[in-house]
Amino acid sequence: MEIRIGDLAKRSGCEVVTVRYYEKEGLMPKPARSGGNFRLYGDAHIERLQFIRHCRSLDMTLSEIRTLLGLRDNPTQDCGGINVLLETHIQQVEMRVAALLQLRQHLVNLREKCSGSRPMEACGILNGLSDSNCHVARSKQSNL
Amino acid sequence: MEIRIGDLAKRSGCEVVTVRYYEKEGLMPKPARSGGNFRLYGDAHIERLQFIRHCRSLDMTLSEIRTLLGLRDNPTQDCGGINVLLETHIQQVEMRVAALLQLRQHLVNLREKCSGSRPMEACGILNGLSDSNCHVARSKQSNL
DNA sequence: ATAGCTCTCTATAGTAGCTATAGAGTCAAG
DNA sequence: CTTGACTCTATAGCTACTATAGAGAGCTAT
Repeated sequence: MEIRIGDLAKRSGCEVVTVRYYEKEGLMPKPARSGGNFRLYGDAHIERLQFIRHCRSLDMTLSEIRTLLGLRDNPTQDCGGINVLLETHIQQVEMRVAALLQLRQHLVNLREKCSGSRPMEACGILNGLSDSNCHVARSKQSNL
Repeated sequence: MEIRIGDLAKRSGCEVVTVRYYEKEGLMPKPARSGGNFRLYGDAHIERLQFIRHCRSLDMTLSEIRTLLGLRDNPTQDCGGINVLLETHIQQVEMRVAALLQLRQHLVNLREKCSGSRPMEACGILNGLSDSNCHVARSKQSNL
């Protein structure tokens, strides 16, 4: 049961180019090739790509996924590392939510400053944006 | 009162390279030059850069900021366009928050699946990630 | 004047995770 | 035998910067 890259992509809900990209990045192993130099994939490839895509749908970075795949390929150890990775990831997501909610509040405050159609010079929003004293506090890398 | 790029950057809380980048992108006008070919800035530049940085701190894209600057430089019309832009931006932020909260729930569910230190094959998290039936629903471009 | 130091200049490449394009080859059906 | 769908490689583009190299400007201390 050997399928080509288009089928593999379809079954995993991603683009053909993305599969090749994962191969280049070392997340997917180099597959066998047909006589005409087409990539040929089997069940293990399908499962692995679905694993990757599922991790991506959980917004993990390729680097995190690489780590998970490494742990998975190396099943002698215990799985404490996986718990740590997931816990860290959850915390990052929660921090991002908090930052976005703060941001939303700033934007809503700004929106209140102009009700509608005034001449440009009187627009409270523009003036609010010009006001250099009301910058949003941000850490070094915002991670919104 | 003419300052050089380092001072300008310091006053606006960004890097020197970022100022040059904004110039290349057409957000900042090309400034006058000194005899030694150094960029020289005045008050208008300072105000404009602070405006840009404030918008960035509100997570607006450079493209959105370009639009705002265009509206600002063209003060004959009324300011309805600014309201629309801001409203759209707030909605994008709210969608992102919603998506992240969903994502967080998925991650927390996954975390429940493995309490601690089992051998790798039994790790509920890895098995949960392999399960292709539990992908997170995502629109075309996730915008997390 | 010369050394040392900080600031500035241009140009280029790298970051993440793809997406898009060009130009060529493969393969099955009509 | 040609059409069409699929695949191949290689390269450039996207966002908003960051990092690097190598050279010049301008000030202070000797």
